[in-house]
Amino acid sequence: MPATELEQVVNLCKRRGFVFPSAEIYGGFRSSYDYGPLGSMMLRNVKEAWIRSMVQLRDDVVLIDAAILGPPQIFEASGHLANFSDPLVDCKVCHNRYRLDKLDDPTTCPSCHSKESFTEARQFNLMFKTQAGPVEDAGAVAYLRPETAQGMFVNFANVLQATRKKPPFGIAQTGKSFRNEITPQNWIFRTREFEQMELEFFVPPADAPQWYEYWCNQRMSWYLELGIPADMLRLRAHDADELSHYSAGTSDVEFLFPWGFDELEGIANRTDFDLTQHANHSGEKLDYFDQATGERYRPFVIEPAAGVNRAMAAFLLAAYDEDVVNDETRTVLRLHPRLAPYKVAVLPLSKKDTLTPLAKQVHRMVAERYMTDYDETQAIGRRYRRQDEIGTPLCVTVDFDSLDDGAVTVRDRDTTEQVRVPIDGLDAELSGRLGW
RNA sequence: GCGGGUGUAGCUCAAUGGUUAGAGCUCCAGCCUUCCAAGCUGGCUAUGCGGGUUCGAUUCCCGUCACCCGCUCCA
Repeated sequence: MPATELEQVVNLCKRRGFVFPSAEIYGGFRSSYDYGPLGSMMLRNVKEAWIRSMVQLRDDVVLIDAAILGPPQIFEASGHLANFSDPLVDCKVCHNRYRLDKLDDPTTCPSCHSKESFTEARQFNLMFKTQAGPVEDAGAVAYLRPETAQGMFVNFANVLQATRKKPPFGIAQTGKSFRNEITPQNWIFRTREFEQMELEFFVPPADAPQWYEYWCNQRMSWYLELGIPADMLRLRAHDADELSHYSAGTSDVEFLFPWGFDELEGIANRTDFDLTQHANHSGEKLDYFDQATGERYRPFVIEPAAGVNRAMAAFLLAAYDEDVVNDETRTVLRLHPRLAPYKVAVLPLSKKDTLTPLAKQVHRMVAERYMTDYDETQAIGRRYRRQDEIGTPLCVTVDFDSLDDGAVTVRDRDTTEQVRVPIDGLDAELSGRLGW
């Protein structure tokens, strides 16, 4: 059986140091992955591209980094302790599984119609519970956050005070979240420990629908600009019965994974649900007083919530390509330069002592501005292919002529074409080609 | 968690109830080599883990772990 596209990407990622199964030398640990030298850089690039788009290029969004551990009160208020606990039953006859609270008739299996064939209901609480401090008692209970969002809501008043922002404005955050998923699956797509990129955008209630539209469009553009082909991306509005307990409207940005369209990001109109819950539970006033109009109101929240790891998987799958160069199949990751782990590789044509000093000098120069690889082993063609396979957009080759003419060759990943440029002009050449 | 499938070097695959588990590619070292996976020499590396049957298990059986598919859930 030929390897599926997913398997090819998973293999490449393992082989070249993007993603390793966690705790592999101990037989692995379910639903955990470690990001290797290249993967950790790419993961960082995904987050940086998001922060650039959501925070840096705007004047109405600020960044925070909230605690992962939190007290039970936060998650009682958010509804996670109540809603993230599902009673599940299995049919002993046909082995299908159901949420007990969603069955019309809790004694009859909807698929095989067996009576009284269900197992005892088991609770699946998706919250990771732990204890803070050395003493195991009720006062020490803490939870790992199941989403970064609550960090923005509980800091709403702090940020308002510290930054003097007024609605419409947003608080953004990237960071790890934890959900004790019943079924982690699909490589890094669904794991119990994962990383999110979330924006909570606070707006006057009346403006919520138009901001919801705005962020749906904005977020679709982000993926398209970073290289996801339009025919592999879609925006899907949730049906009414699909909506979360907090949502007045949700659309998913979906990517065409090998197993079908699946969610990269959810954009939800959370209304004032969260601020109201936290205001009620904490006793704090979590609303906004508009000096200009003299109005006091509780903002609505538009939340684009994206998964870093699944975005990375999507970018890798979309970038994976095989083409033919000189009658040889070439594997190439056509990653957007902002996402590529290395932007540039500096390659001396041969390992001769005479070339090394100049090549290292060029490497140091380029590395000042870009994450840059340096490789002098084996044939130059082989090294080009290695860089193609890890998505490095540009290679700079130092050859024997360089010693005399002070020029180097810049080679393009996608076309394999080369141009000769003076080292003096290298910075401008790279900058022009990379786009920044 | 339940049901189904899978598990041999980094990768792709082979073989076998019995001598030292083979090969290609990759990787590493050296020689050679002046721009797209060249060649030569050498080298590292595997039966997921544990138990059972057996004189002997990678092979048969049981358990376990991990991955894939489905149920379910979501970023």
